[in-house]
Amino acid sequence: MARTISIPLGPDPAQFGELNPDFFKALGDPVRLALVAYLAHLGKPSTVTEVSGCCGVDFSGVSRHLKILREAGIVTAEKQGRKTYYALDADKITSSLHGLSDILEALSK
Amino acid sequence: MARTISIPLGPDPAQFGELNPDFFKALGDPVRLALVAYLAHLGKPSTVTEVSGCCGVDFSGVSRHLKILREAGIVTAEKQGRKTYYALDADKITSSLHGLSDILEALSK
DNA sequence: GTCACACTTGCATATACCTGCAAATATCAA
DNA sequence: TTGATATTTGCAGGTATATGCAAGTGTGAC
Repeated sequence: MARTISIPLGPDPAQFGELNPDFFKALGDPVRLALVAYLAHLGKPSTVTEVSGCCGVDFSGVSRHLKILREAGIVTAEKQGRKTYYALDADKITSSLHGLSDILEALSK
Repeated sequence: MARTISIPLGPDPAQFGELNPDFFKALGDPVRLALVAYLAHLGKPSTVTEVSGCCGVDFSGVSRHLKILREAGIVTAEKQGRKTYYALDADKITSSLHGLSDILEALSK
C-alpha cells in the first residue's frame, strides 16, 4: 500500500504542513505582487495613500489588497492615529518560502 | 493569456527582478499545492493517474491543474507513449522563489 | 482491425474574485 | 463644533476560476 499525504479538502491549512495556499494566492494577484515590490522599494512602513500610486487601482482596492496580504502573513499593519502603516513581514515571508523550498530539498537528496 | 505586472514605481523597476504572479497564483490553489507536495512525496516523475489519488478531484481536473502548473514553470511534462510523466521543476521553482527573497534581502540591508 | 488504457478538451454550472463608486468610520486640526 | 484627512466597508457589475461529466484524441495490447 502506497503511503499517502493528507488531503487538502477542508479549510485547514495545517494539513499542508508549512504550505499554506493562501500565502501563494495572496501573491498571485498582479496588483498585490506589485504592492509587495513597492513596499520593498520604499523600504519602510507605508500608508495606503503612499502605496496607492503604484498600481493604477483605486485606493479602496489597495486597502482591500493590503488586508488580504495581512491575513496571509505577508505584511503587518500598525495604526497610528488616522494612518495605518503597512510593512513587509520578512520573517513570515521567508518562513513560508522555506515551506516550499524544504520539500524540494528533500527531493534532491 | 499570460498576465504580467508592470511596475511603474521606482527609478529603476528592473531592480525588482522577475516576479511573476502566475507562478504564485498556480500555487495558490489548494489542489495544486497538494499536487506539488504529492509529487515531492513520490520523488519521481508521475502520471496523472498516479497523482489523482491525492486530492479527491476528478482526474480531468487533475490534468487541468497539472497543465497550469506546467505553464507556470512548476512542473515539467514528458510524454512516453500514452502516459505523461509530470515532475517538479526544482530549478525553476527555486529561481522564482529567489525572485521574492531577493527583494526581501535588499530590505534588510 | 478491435478494444482498453491514459490523457485531454468541450460544455455547463456554481463559486470566487477584482473593481470603482459611494457611504461610513475614525482621527486630527482649527 | 466644523471640516479635512485617512482608511475601511457596502454594494453592484463584470470577469475569472474550479469542477464534474461526457466526448474526443492518441497509444499500446490482442
